[in-house]
Amino acid sequence: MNADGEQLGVKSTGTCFGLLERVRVRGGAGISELARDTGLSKSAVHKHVQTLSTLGFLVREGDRYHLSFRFLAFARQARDRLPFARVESTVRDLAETTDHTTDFLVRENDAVVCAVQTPAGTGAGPEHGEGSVVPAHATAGGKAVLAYLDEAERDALLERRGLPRYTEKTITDRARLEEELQSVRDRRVAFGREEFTPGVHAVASPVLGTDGRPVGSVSVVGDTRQMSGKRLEEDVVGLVTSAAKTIERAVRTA
Amino acid sequence: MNADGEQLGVKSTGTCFGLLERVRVRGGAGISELARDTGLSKSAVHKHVQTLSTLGFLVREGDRYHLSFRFLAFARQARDRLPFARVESTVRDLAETTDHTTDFLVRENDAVVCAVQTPAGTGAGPEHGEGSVVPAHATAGGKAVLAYLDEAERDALLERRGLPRYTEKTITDRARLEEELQSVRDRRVAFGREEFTPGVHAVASPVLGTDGRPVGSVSVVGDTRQMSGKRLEEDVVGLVTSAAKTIERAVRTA
DNA sequence: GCCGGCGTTCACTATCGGTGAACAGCCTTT
DNA sequence: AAAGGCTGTTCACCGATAGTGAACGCCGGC
Repeated sequence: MNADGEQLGVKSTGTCFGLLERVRVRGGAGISELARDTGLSKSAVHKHVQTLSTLGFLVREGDRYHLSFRFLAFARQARDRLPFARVESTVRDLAETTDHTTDFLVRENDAVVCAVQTPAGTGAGPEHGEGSVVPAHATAGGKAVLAYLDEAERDALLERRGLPRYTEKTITDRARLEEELQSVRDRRVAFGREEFTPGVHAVASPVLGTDGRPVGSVSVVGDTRQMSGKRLEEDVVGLVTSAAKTIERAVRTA
Repeated sequence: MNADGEQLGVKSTGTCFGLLERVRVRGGAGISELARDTGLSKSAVHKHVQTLSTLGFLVREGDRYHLSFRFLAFARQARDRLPFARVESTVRDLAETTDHTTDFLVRENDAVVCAVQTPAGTGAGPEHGEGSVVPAHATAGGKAVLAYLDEAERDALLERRGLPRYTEKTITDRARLEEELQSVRDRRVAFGREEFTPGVHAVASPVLGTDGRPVGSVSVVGDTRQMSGKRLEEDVVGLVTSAAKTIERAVRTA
């Protein structure tokens, strides 16, 4: 059974991507393993995996299956929707000048996804990594996006995702979240204060499209010590908003 | 109907990835468009696309659907099977010293897929790009892999893919191909001479695993003028085989 | 030599993927 | 304005099929 009890139009597509996802997080898996993970019968898993193999999206190696390099083509296409070279270099610069892990998140329907991540040399922060879905209510980058959605879209996203608690500082109250988002709009900056990962602070600034709707956000993350102190914080805020503006220009002209 | 008349275990997975593939090559598509492309009914496409959207792998923008950044996560996982940093830097170096587009192909079951591609500054060669399936019998990199497969595996791959003709120089005869592969084994180098794209030559060298089976190949491509002449060709051959050896070491120790 | 794990195969059946027709909205055309 | 053509969307229907569970052959380790 799928984790989320949503009604899907095409059920087998759900199980198919469920399997792919399991293979991904395990970094390769066998048939029985997947059957246990998903609750499907071995024969069903076998059939799916075989299909995905002949289609060329899973690769068999011995009795383990891995994700194919063909997904690189899909990833490229996703990237091509952004002026990727500019975005990446801007993010990289920001990471270098701040010496912190830097992300560019994009909004996708009712989710926020990490599109670019440049880990800093030193900081081995908690990296979900590119392509992962980020909790909007519990991260700086997520809140930066959320704040600039119109109410209908925000409702849709939050209803879809809920307000799950990750730490004791996670905002799980909708009204409280709205307050926070108002302050984000006031300053055009969002802060993350251990709401997702203990010991991790973050600063983010939104990237808005020509229509004023949020395309995504730029965020810098670091551990609590590094990302506190008035001066430092204000410096980082300036750098982040500046980078966001740069990307905003690039996105709008593209 | 799917292009290939193969029997798939899970049919709807086939149509699902067929749709994703169409979205990819078009760089975004609408429902009716996809229905025409695939021959399915609009309602069927609608259902599939809706499913993929709620799963988060397609993103709706207006009435067009695009591939999600979530595929980056799958791509990352695929890459993690290689010592990626080493492989990429080696390929990049080779591209810079030769000033030609350079590829690293990997074998996957019965296909050869482009895993890394570094385009040279000048040469805007015919780049399928990372993640694309490469015809094994018609490219230097493909032949480098093919030559080191054992007969059963080679048979499987060639039967699966056939020997389609791309140019007048494409090798479409199995016996002729075997001769060529023998010469590849003799020199540990494969050449591509406009067998896939007119005006394009290439040089490739295999990367073998500890078991002697081919992991993939390194190849340098360029236009006919650049990639001819004894001296140049021999120089490139040396550089390519050297790079392949470097990657081979990296792969084996990983 | 046995047990417990694996991947594979097979018939069977309820489920569901796909169809085609009808609908509503939004353009451009007349 | 009205008509036509294009979208995306919905619905009831039916046959194909995704998933089950049991049986099989295989391999490695106690």
